[in-house]
Amino acid sequence: MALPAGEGVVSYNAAISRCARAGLYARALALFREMRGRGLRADEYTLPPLLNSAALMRGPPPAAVAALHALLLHAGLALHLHVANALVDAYARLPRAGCAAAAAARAVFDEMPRRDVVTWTSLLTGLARAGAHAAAVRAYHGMVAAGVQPDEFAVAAVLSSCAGSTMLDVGRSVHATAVRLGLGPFRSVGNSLVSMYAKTGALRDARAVFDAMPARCTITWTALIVGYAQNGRGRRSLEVYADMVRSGCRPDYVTFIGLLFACSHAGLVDAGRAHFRSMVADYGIAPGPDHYACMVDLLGRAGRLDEAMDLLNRSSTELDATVWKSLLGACRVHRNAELAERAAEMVWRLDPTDAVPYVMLSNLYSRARRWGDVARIRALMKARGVTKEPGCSWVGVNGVTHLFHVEDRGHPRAAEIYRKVEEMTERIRGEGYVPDTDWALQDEAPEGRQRGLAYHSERLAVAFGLLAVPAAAPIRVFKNLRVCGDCHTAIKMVAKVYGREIILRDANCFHHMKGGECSCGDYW
DNA sequence: ATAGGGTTAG
Repeated sequence: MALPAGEGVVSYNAAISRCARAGLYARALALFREMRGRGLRADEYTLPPLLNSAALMRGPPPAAVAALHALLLHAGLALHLHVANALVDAYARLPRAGCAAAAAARAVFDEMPRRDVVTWTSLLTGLARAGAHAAAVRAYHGMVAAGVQPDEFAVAAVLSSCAGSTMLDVGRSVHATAVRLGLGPFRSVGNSLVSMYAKTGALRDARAVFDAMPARCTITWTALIVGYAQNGRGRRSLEVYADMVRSGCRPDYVTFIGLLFACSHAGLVDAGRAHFRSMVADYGIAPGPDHYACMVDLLGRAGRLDEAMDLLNRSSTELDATVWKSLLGACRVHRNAELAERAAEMVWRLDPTDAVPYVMLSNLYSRARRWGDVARIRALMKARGVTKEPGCSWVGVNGVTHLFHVEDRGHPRAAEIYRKVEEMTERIRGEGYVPDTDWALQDEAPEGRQRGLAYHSERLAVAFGLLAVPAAAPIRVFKNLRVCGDCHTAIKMVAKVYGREIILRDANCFHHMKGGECSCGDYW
C-alpha cells in the first residue's frame, strides 16, 4: 500500500483520491498517515477526498472528521471553498451522529465567508439525509434568497425533499424554476420530478414528465414503477416494467424492489413469484432483505404465511428488521398472534427500542379483545422506555400546511371542523357506518372509544379538507403513521357521500378514495 | 489531482 520513497504531494493526492473514489476509505486514510510520516503536508487537494473517506468509512471513529477539521484549520485551508464544502458535507454525512454532526455542519456553513451552490447543496442533502425535509426545502429557499442560482444537482435534491415532505405546491414551483433556468433536459431533474409528482399523489403530472423526457434510464423507469405502485396502480407498474424491458433498459436491484412492491400492493401473487425468480435467473441479482420484505407482504396478503416463513427460512441473505416488520403486518391482517410474537421478538433482537412491534402487537390483541395481552405489551413498552411517535395528519391548502393531532382543538377553525366531523359521522351512519371500536385504545370507556375514533387526526384533517379545499379538487391528506382501520372505512364512505376524491397517504401507502372504493383494496 | 444530486423506504 505504500508509495515508493521520494514520491511527492501530487502523487499522494492522486492515490488518495483514487482510493476514495473506489470506496477504499480506510486505505485513503492510511495513505495520508504515510504521507505525513514522510514529512509531506496536506494541501487543498488532499483534504476533500480525505474528508469524504472519513465520513463514509464503515464503523468510523466519529472523531476522524473532527480530527481532519482541526488539521485543516491549522494548515490554513479552512477558507478554501472546495475544502470547506467537503467539510460541510462530511459532517452532514456522519451516520447516527444526528444533531451534533448536523450542528457541526451548520456551524462550518455559517462561518464560511463565501458559499456557492455546492455549499448549499451539501447542507440541503445533509438535512434531507437526516429526514429534515422541510428544513432542506428552507435551505433551498435560503440559497435562492442569497442570490445563488440553483443547478441540476440542487434542483434534483430539493425536489426529493419536496417529495419527502409532500410539498406538492413547492415542487411545482421548483419545476417551473428549473424549466426557466434551462435545467429541464437533465435526466436527474426529470427523475426527481417523476418521483416527486408520484409521491405527492399527482400521477398525471408524473406521467407527463416521464413522457416528455428526452432520455430515460433505470432510475427513471424505477421511479414511475414505484409511483404507480404507491398510488394503488400495481398493474400499471407491471405494464411500465414490460415497456422498460422492451426499451432495452436493464432493471436493477432497486427496480425489483419497486416491482415486487407493486405486485404486493396489487395482490398479484403469481406475478410477484415470477419476478422474484426472474430477478435471479435472468438478471443475476441476489435478493436482499428489501426483496424478502416485499415477498412477505405479497404472500402475507394472500394469506400464505407458511410460504412466507418457508421463503425466509431458505433465504441466503441476512434478514433485517424490515422483513420481520412485514411479517408482523401480515400477522396483523390475518390476526395470527403467535407468529406475530415471534416476528416481534426478531425485530427486538435487532432493536428493542423500535416502537412498531409494540404498536402492532397491541393493535392485534386489541382487535382480538385480549385486553390482558394489550396491557402486557404496554407495560413491556413502558418498562423498556419505548415511546411511539404521536400520530398526526396534515393537509395543505394554498401553500399552508394544517396539522392535526388526535382530538386536537388548536386550529383557529376548530369549532367549525368539529361540527363538520359530527356532520360526517351522521351522514355516513345513514349509509350504514358502524364504528369499529376495536381500533380504539382499550383503556377508554366504550363511548369514549367511539368519540376517540371520530376525532382521530386523519378525520380532523379530512373535515378541514371538506371545508377548505375547492369542491373540484381532490383532498390530499397525509398521515405519519398507518391509517386506522375504522378511519379507513369512514373516510371511504365520506368520499362517497360527499362526492369527493380523497387521497390519503399514510406511512405505508396511498389511499385514493372515490365512490366508496379505495385503491389499496382494503389491504395495507 | 480536490467538493454536491436523481430511483427503494420503514
